[in-house]
Amino acid sequence: MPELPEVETVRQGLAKWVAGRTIRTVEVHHPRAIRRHLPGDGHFIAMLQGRTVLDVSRRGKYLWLPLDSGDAIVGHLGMSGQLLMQPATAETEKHLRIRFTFTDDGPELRFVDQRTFGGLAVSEGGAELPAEISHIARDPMDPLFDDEAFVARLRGKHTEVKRALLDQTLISGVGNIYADEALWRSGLHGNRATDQLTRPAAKRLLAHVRDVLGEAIVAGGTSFDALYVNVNGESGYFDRALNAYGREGQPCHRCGTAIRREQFMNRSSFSCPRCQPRPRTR
DNA sequence: CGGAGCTCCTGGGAGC
DNA sequence: TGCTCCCAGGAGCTCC
Repeated sequence: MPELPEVETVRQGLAKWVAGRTIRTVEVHHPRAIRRHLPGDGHFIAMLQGRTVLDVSRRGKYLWLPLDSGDAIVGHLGMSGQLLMQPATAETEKHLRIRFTFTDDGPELRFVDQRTFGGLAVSEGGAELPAEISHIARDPMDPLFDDEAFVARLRGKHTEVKRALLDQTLISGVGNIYADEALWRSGLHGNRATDQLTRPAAKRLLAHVRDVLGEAIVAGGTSFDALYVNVNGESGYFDRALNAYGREGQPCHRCGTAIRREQFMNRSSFSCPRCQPRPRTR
């Protein structure tokens, strides 16, 4: 699910609730939740019990929690993962995968994930930047993101612009919703060829990506249902500000034309037929 | 090698 | 009520 704004919302909540706390116990309730941790659940648990969480960091859609050991808990929410702070007395969620308790007996941290596409792992020595996510590009909210290099790489690709926006090794953090929103703002159809974008057009696209991500962070992310919530189970409200995604048949906020829905990469894409004309050739 | 398609899961909702 | 089909905010793997 969660794209950069939703993950950032979770990061902010987690940092507030778990930074400085020491893990007492770890329970793994489903093996798929730690499938990226190859040594298995016994090792996962042993690496974490007694460790203090220093902070919560994020790159793109990945989170990591640096520990006082120099290791880190690295995680991805996948399509349906949630990190929730819960009192120990709260009922166990149906899809609870991992539970952390802390030595202060305060709220627990629970990883809940219906579809099990998400997961956590311990990254040895990964406190600074886990090796597991070194293949991921910086995200556009990162102060060290290189705009010029992005524009050059984007224009050097032989692919379609939406596919490129979803390529986490080119630019991280953008998913299906915010790709459609940035393309709508840019007046570009997702099937446009990246190597035919002018430099100014590519720079405008990046600016729109950054703007829409920033606005969504302020709104606490986009929530269509209870699957996408912050660490306290609360929904964001950026869905009210969407211009394209999920608006099939509704009037374009710029020109009034009905928003269309098309299949692309086996998923839905939403765009304005008038503001975002389909390219002649693919 | 870069690019494109398939696959891993569960459950909600629509349609019959 | 109950079945079947379609859909979902992702990304790693594998093929060409």
